[in-house]
Amino acid sequence: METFIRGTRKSMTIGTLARSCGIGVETIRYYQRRGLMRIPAAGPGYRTYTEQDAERILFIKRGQSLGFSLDEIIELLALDDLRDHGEARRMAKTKITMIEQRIAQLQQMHQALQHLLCECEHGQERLPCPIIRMALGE
Amino acid sequence: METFIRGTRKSMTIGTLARSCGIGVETIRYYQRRGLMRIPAAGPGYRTYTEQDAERILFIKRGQSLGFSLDEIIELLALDDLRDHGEARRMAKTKITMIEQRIAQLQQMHQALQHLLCECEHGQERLPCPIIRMALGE
DNA sequence: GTTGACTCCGTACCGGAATACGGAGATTAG
DNA sequence: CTAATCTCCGTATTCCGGTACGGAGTCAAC
Repeated sequence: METFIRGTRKSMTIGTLARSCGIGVETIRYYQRRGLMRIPAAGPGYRTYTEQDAERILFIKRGQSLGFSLDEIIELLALDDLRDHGEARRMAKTKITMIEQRIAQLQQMHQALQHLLCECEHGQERLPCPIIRMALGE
Repeated sequence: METFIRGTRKSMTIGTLARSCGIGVETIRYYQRRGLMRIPAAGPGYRTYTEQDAERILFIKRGQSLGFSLDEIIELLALDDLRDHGEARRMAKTKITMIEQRIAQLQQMHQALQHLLCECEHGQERLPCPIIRMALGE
């Protein structure tokens, strides 16, 4: 079993790349199909990948962790070529607004559930459960 | 066009039921396939639905708005029969915890994005954009 | 009594992000 | 050398909550 240590300049096969990034081989192929990653030129044996490919995967992962979809990450990568800060900022702002809306929505759900739970805990066992009865509105 | 007013005892067809609840006919059929709603006995003509069916749909909608999945709503409906308040409370608590975790996660994403945006706005146009360069970690 | 809207039923498809499967060929470990 | 592992490639499937489609039958309005 070969051990690929990050920072070396050696090239690697898809499996090693996948392991070094903590994702599956199939996921890399999927990113290639989606156009997020290059497909190395086919030579005689297996295709070889470099540190750049690993960096690209980390880019994708961080983008995802910031809430960007794969399509949005494709856009960000395109903006990279254009050095278009303005557009990138606009995308970030849009995403921030969406996150804020989602948080507000979740907080409403949270409050409603807390309320039902509290009602249920102080109610009588014989009565219909308020959590279950939430639908009746009475 | 018949008008179905809520609270009347009259039975209705699936389209009327759908409209009175603000969902699509296909959605009702989908709920039936998923076992969330009964399928009325087939008579000579069209199947007929009652106010109970409308209530069931509202139950489902409210459950969803509280963050329960359709599978969880099926569970809640089963608990209804058993009058199992304890289990319902447990489900509500689990859901509350999940919502709290999701909110915390979103808040992290929010903060990270705000930070990047701020960095980008105070940086120079010529440098690589921090939002785009987030992956490089340097 | 016809026309237009509706219902019934099965099946297929949507998006998003993968994951699984299968068979043939390449490579490596022992 | 041989067996185990890996790669390549295409296609299919997963989960979730629906939505769409098509053809035949039914009902209601005018």
